[in-house]
Amino acid sequence: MTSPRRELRRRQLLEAARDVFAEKGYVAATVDDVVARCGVARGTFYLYFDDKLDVFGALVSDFFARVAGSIRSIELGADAAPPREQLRANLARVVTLAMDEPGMVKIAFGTAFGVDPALDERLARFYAALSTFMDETLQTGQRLGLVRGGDRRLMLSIAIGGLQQLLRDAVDGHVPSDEHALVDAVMDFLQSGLLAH
Amino acid sequence: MTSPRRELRRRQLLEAARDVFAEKGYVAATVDDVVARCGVARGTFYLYFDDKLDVFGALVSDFFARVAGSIRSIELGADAAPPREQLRANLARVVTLAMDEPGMVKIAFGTAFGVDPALDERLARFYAALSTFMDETLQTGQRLGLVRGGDRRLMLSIAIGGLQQLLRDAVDGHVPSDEHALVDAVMDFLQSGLLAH
DNA sequence: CCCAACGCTGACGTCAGTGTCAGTTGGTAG
DNA sequence: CTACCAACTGACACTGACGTCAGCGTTGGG
Repeated sequence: MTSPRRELRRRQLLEAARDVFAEKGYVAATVDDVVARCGVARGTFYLYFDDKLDVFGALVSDFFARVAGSIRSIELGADAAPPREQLRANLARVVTLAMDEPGMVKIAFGTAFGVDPALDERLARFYAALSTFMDETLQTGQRLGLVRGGDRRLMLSIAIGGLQQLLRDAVDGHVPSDEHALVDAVMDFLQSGLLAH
Repeated sequence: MTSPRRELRRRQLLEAARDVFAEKGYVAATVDDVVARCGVARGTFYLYFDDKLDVFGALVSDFFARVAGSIRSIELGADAAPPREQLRANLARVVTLAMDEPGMVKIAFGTAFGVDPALDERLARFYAALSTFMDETLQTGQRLGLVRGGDRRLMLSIAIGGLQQLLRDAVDGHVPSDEHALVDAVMDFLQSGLLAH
């Protein structure tokens, strides 16, 4: 039974940690930085988390879960929206989430891998689950002639990587970050690739 | 005037460091790990590098330079190979390099960002230079009708990210790592995207 | 009003990893 | 044989981030 008080403090610490990690990266960030930003004493931190890796893992896992949660499976009923619109809506949700949480994009897509073997494993499992789900969707798409032929895992890897990089670049300001433009760019790429015909 | 002796030792240390970083990630890796793998005393390390970040930076910068160096600009002369073949050859070189250096793929594409602000800056400059070069190539391609219209920065971001993720996944074994298949997959994606027409 | 439970504090001891440097080794030239 | 020097060694002193815990306020139910 976590009291509302506890829950609030926990959230404050998570937000402070997110900002510190986004700013200094995992290595340079210290627990002292986090508690300082939170205006709280060192010991308090350890009432809520085991250590630096624990908060980091909580942040990243939570964000990945939110990303995964923003993806709805594509309905094929006669009264459902066209699959392409459902795909676009999924993309739009992910992009919106990312633009709402620029710090988490930096952390989860930029810093999270290679920090700790155990965390890597957890993230790999997330990724595998998401990948399997999308693979099935793609398979259906191929059966219905909506998705071109080819090795689905390779296609997925490229598509997911492309989206990730686009979001990273948008957050870093390397690229304009208008949500609609980003979604369009991805849709166009999925639709036509890069080369003319 | 670096003696061949010195140069050799330096290379040994770099290789040891690469293996350690690939295995344990940046955070968990220690200078002791590196010298142990190299069969050399602690002090020796500091005759060649300032500290852990210095070797890391040397490894990553060198790898990025090799990647950039494996990309040739696309010639348009009447006696040159078709642009698409030149593009494929560039891709093939990058893929070959990546498969020859799986450890460096993990490090450079997985761990390198967010480790240190100064290093991030250096990498960002690399990325920007490469991106600008490719942007010009793409612009020419658009003028010649070989590349479809659209915001080049966005297209590039997606394409580069897609390739990176594919290489990461290939190295991690999430995806078959046959070089030819990987090159084909990317070419198909650039050619046709993901969706059927 | 009381006090028990809860949340919080921050100084403190610990320790893993760091970087140094006085001393050793081994190859080479005179 | 000796003198030299570049390369190497590894014990040592040091650092700073870590996690703890005994004690201090605060809050709210009785």
